[in-house]
Amino acid sequence: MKSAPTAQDVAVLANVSQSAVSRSFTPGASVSEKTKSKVLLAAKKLGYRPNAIARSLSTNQSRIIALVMSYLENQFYPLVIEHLSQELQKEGYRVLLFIGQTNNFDADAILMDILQYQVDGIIMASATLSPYLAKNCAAAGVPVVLFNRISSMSPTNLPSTSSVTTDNYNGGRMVAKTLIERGYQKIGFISGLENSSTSIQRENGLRDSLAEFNLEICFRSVGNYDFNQAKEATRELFRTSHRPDAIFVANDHMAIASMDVIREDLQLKIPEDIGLIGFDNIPQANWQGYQLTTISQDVNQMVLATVRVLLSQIQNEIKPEHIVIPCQIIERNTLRK
Amino acid sequence: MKSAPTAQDVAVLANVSQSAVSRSFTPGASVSEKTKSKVLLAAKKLGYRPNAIARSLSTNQSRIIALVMSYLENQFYPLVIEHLSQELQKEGYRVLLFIGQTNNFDADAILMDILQYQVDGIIMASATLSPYLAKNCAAAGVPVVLFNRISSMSPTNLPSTSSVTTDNYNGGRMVAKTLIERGYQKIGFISGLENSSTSIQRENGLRDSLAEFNLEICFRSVGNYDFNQAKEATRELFRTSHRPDAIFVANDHMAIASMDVIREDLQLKIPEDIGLIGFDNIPQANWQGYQLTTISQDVNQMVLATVRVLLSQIQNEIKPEHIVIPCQIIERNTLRK
DNA sequence: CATTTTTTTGCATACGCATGCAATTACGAT
DNA sequence: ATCGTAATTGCATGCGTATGCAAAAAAATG
Repeated sequence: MKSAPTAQDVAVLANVSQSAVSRSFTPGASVSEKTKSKVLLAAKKLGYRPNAIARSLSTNQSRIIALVMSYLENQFYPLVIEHLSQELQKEGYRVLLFIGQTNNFDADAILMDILQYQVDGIIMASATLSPYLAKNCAAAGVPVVLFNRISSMSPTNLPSTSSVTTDNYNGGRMVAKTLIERGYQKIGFISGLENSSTSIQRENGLRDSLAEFNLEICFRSVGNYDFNQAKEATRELFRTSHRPDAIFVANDHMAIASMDVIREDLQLKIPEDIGLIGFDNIPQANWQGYQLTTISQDVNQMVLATVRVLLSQIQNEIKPEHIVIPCQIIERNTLRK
Repeated sequence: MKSAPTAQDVAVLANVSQSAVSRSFTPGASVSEKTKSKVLLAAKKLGYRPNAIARSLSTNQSRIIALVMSYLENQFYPLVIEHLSQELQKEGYRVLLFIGQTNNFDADAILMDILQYQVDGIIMASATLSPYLAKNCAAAGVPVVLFNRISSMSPTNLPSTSSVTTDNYNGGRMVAKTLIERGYQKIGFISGLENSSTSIQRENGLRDSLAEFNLEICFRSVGNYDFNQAKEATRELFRTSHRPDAIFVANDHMAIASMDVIREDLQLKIPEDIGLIGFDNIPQANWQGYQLTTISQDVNQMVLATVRVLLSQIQNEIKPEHIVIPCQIIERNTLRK
């Protein structure tokens, strides 16, 4: 195991300076075609590839983006990872992945770790950014984009961290509108994590829109975006004497858990006995076993926006942006027509 | 945006040398408690954290592991990512994630990129290692572990790349044994990627075991581990005049696609009209809508073994290991009793 | 207290590449 | 052929940390 060849080794073989080698591997640098080809030839002979670590140290740019996530069991996230990773790769960035332990883990510890790696940017698709961390990142000049969550801190919507979100509030309104159209009256809601902006906004949209029809959320329980907790939350919803005639579940992952409970434990028919609607439009919502009516999040657009915002923050020192992507209802078979 | 404080800055503030600072952050280094606490205090004041990039350059160890994957739509992989990531984090390693475009993408290009980042090791959970790349990694002294695939090259099982796999062959045999026990006779197989070791071994196990009962695989089509292709493969299996009475689908992800087609398009009952068995035991196999009988892969054990093998290769220069993890059948409702 | 042994410290340098600057070369115009 | 400008090249240095080595300090020993 001899160590990898360095630019110096190539320089010697090609009979040029180390600078020439470096420039030959730097797009747009000042090198003649002649020396460049000499260098490239020598490099190929030695199997030389620039050392990205050394380059990072020198340029102060790692071309690494940190991606913070958790709970990949919800299929929405793997989709995000896949898209984000590919888009970032296209732009010449690599993804350093951090998975949190639980749905609401201590991001601070992880973030401090991340910063040591001199990442060029951070995408947080899980957990939010504590004020402390936000300061830290800002101080280090590392831009952060929140993916489908917003920083909860500033009530006045002060210049906080950038974010890309689905229009969760309007999604919630769509749900309300659709449920009412279909004649549902006794509407239940199963929330995600109580302090997550997604769950809160979806619920607010639902509540506000219902209110305009003089309706309200009659039943409510907490699923914390977790499959098993969602099952329990569903049972809880049916333990009262009154029953909902439709349930809005804060995401598809939980909605599927709900469906399992409703059909199996409760022996009720969907949509005949009870209507159900989710949020996300994960692939499984389209499986024949479920055919879940839901609000779709446009992962593709969200990812593109995220990458665009992040890169622009990296390049220029721009003020935070807040992108909101529209969503739409996907009709399947869990609401009566 | 002033740049981050360096060890030098801390040294000045603490009135010690830069070496002292470095040593204060290196476990087991020679520093007195007194200076160490002085340094740590100063570091806290300045918000100093060691620069991992610089450290990597100096130590020639990045503490980064590359993880190569693709097609996260198969829920098995997100599970693997989650477990691997957490285990590696425990060991003080970070995960650099590379996602390939398709199920059978060009790993070589990606690998060359990876090597530039001086990763300490590589886990390939998708695509195999071309001989060319294997040489390259070996030359660079970067250990590679194949996750649930084996290098197809050496017929004599020469010292190739390390691997951790499920006992796919025996899994295939279990399937055969179970199907025969239940009285199935006309057995079909839907393969994954034709050149993947997993699919091949599972099929071999099935075939060999059937042969011992004077049976053979009567029907066969190719699903390439893809959801939609699996659907088509299923239809293909039923286009002949003879029909299988049971199908072994090379993984759960495809098996679920099969179930959708069988029930919806073909209007057949499972398991009454046809038996079905998958492989992996992904969470969805346990959803009420499917209740898929399958062979479980022990993700946890596989991940632990992978990390163990990889770390041992990183530390010592050990010869390749080939770990095979046993699997077991998980009975649900897609085979008749 | 002198001397040996051990621990701690700082100095100097290396890691591999990028880049400002000055020197050199190539090229075009007169 | 001569000069001026532009393109190319090499030199030298910096990025932030780790570490071998020798000097210094502290501890242990007689």
